[in-house]
Amino acid sequence: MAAPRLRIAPSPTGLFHVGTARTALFNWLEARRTGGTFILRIEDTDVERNLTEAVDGIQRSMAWLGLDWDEGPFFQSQQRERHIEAALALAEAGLAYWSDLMPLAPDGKPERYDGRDRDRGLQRAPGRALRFRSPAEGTTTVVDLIRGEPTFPNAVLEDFGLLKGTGDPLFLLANVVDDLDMAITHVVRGEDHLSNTPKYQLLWQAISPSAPLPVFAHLPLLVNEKRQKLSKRRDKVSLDQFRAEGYLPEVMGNFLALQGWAPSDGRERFKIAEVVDEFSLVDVVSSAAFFDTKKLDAFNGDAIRALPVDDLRERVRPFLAEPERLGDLLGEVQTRIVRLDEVAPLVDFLYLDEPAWDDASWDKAVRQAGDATAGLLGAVADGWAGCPWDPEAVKAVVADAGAACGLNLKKAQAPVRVALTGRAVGPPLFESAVVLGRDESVRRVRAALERVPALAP
RNA sequence: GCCCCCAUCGUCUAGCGGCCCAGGACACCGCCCUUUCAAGGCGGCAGCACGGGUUCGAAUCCCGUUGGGGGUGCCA
Repeated sequence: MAAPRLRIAPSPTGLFHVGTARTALFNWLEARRTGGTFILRIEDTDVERNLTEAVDGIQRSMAWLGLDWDEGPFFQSQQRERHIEAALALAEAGLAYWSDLMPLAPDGKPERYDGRDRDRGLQRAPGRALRFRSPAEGTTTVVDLIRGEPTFPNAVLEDFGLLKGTGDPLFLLANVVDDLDMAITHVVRGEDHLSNTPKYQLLWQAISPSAPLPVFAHLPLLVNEKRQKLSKRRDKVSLDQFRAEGYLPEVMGNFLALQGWAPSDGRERFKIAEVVDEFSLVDVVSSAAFFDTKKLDAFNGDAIRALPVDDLRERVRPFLAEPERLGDLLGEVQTRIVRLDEVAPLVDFLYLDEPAWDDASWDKAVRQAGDATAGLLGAVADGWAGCPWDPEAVKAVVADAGAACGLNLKKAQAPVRVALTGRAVGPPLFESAVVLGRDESVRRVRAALERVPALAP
């Protein structure tokens, strides 16, 4: 048997989203496993909705995930004449016919087409669409690797459009003609296309009776928490957005692969290249999957923690100016982030002239330290001014100053932390102080001293 | 309305007639560790939608019910 030929055929009508990415991934996995060919085809037949930025987005996201294609990108719009030619041949053969626009229903939408022009023998004319003449009897069976053999009564298939009244090719026509021309052998796409498939097959056979039909694999839909098909409008689904938030591409690929498929040994953490050999469309599950980013977050956090610190420093560069400035603190930050974009807010105090002050944190810390606050901060500032500048020494100063005031380390560090960072939570305090520098640390502690409320009489 | 698909812990899944009074991961809860917050270690909670069959035996096969989803465009 000849090597399989598969394609991902996104339409450039918006951001490249996770559902498309998962479909692309499964096509890619199958192509790579079988030594087949993976093709990128941009389905831009609807010129009004076409966005050139989206074409870039598709390629950018595919490249980010590491899904390399062997042929393309091809642009469906460039095959326009081929599509029209195929459609007119069908009209010529009586397999398609011209029809007028359907009247509007009371709700303002066009009524469902009822086949009224089937036998009127209308000629081609501006404003007239070409429709496929679906068989009135019999059934059409789809051979699907995931779903078995769903069978559709032909009688329920509407006479779907091939050419618009403007003469422009419609989806099914362009889709089938291109798949035929590209000798596609496996159509792997979302389950939302399953109902279109009998029409696809009928059209395919009408255009090219001798060409063997492709094998289908309709992937389970990716759904939101309400279990509806993911929507670009209502759900967070853009790959660009995930990348901008600091998800690692290898984690994204890993997680996407898990939506509907799993290695047989139960392994969950892997790179997509590692599972090529064991992937199989037949093993893909058939029920929809909720795209739950909680688990994605967990995977991403784990992957970040597994990174060598120097590697992390480079990954963080697009999210933080001068990551070198963090020094050893980056290793501490590493266990505290789930996404790369969380680094900057965590260490903002290193970049600001004055820490972003949180009154609630300060008030609470002062309340805990009580009357000892001023004495504590004063002792810390004095101690830091003269101690060795390393985390242990810095810590010892705070511990001793606290002990002198009757405060344990836990309570003593709180006001110092707010003084340096403006907040009650953050990376380890003493390491942070060392990176901040002796002079600036002492300055901030003294500045905080000014804020300590006067003792009540 | 009609057609089609789907149904295992809250979520993603393993399971493809006996190995399962159902395994893993995430989430959640508890304990330990601890300079905040994390991370880490240990432990725990939690599921085969329902009803009929078939079979010595069913989460696994069949039928039905219920529930969910998709399609039904001169969108893709």
